[in-house]
Amino acid sequence: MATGRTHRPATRSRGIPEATVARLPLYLRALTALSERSVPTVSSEELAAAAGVNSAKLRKDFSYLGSYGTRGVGYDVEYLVYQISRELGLTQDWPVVIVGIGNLGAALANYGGFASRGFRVAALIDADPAMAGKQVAGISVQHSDGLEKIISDNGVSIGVITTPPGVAQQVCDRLVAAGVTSILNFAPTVLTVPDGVDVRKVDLSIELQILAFHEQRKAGEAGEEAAANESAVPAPVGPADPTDQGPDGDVPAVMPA
Amino acid sequence: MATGRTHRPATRSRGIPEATVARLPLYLRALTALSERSVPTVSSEELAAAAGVNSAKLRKDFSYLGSYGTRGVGYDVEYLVYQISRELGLTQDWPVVIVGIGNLGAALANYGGFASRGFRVAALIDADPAMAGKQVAGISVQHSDGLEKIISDNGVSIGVITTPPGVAQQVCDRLVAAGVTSILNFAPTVLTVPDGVDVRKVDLSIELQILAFHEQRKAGEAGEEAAANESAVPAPVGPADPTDQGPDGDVPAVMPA
DNA sequence: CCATCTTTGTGCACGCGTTCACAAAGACAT
DNA sequence: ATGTCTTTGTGAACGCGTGCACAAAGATGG
Repeated sequence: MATGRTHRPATRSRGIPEATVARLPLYLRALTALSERSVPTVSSEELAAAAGVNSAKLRKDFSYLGSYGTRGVGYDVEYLVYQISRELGLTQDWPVVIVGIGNLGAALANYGGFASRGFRVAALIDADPAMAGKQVAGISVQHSDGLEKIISDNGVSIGVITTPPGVAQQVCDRLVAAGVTSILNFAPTVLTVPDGVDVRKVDLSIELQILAFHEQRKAGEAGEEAAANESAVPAPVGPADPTDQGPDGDVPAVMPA
Repeated sequence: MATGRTHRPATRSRGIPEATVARLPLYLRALTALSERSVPTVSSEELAAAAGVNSAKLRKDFSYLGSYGTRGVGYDVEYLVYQISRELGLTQDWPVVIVGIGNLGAALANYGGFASRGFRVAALIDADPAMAGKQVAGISVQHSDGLEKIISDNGVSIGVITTPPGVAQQVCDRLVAAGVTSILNFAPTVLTVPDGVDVRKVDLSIELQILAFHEQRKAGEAGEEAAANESAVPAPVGPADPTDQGPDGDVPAVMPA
């Protein structure tokens, strides 16, 4: 694979677009399935179909990684699995901590996709003393007092936050202070982090609301009126009327710190 | 699918860009918090900070909804909450079914963000007969035999799939056939649906892999090598080596270099 | 009523991502 | 070897999203 003898390949034009990075796991999953069926090669068309994307997009994505295909044939499945795994950093072990062992935290701890692909649940952490020592997914839950030590002892750089929103920021701060530089946030809160720390958020409520928007749009196209009474709305600018202080709070529940 | 000819004009709705729609729930959350503190008005700068976005972006987003602000003053919180809620379709009740009551499904059923904001868990459905009748989050789990009836009886248009990946597509097919037109998919699978059906996917494994990529990048810039042996890789084109067979659909696949 | 000050709403430019369309590259048959 | 056929890799065009910068709008004070 003569891609030019770059003696310092570390920073070699890693211009892999973010959008491409986000799709690599998708390709990897499809390729892994093919690999298990011992399929030796796959064309961009087939793989794109399996991954649910456009074949041109897939080829362009792969072009950022290098020329790993063979014209007239396709891509070697095993080789591509390796290349993508390496590019994503999955050939090494990533210890991960999950903070907040409620329903969601427990679900993640049990999630198979976690354990595979180089991710290892190094610790489950919860602020509730009653949780400490409990076994979840075969791992003993530890109290959050020892968070810093757990992080440094295990060399953890990725943290998953599944706490109630009220404490998410302080948990985040502690994680970052302890050395975590990547955070996957499930709490419905905007996290503020220093430069150099990556945060990705997964927000179930937001996803649902986006679906609702499109759903309403579909319904509106069919029964095109119904929502015509825009006059029956609150005054555009007026005194804040706290009478309708609905229980609209998004917050699931407050939690013991 | 991919008939190609039917070029979908993306967001035909009200001209509201998809990117804006995805941020509206974020604004709504911040506004709700302000509303609970009885804050009457808020400037684009303040609200943007609370939502973690650029203020210019926020103003442009709102401009798609209409001119709801007052120059020199800002936005009326209550009024904006209403407008965004209406735009997102949250002023109506959305019955939702969750299919697959494993750890994750149970977590979602208990998730507070579900119940609020107009979403109502109409039913919990599982294929395991042993689950039927069990109470989860105060709701009795029903067997998947009655899926179609449940959907139509409750007028459900939004379905959440938290099943194992192997059955996700068939569950999806049944949901769609029964009348569901929006699906939130947590299973690590690419779902194929007819036109007119929206699918959003939440994939924990993918999020982690994206984080790992950036984490590796950071580490590479600091440690500046370690990934130097590009020669010790499998042959570019060779026989499929099925020595690394994994149980689940997620295999580590390749050994560390 | 006028001046000043604050904040919105938006025209514009730029960069990223997507898609098309095709030349180049290689496999394969003759 | 040569021609044909398949499939990759990519140049180029296009559209969307983002951020800047500023004029317009309205509030506020004298």
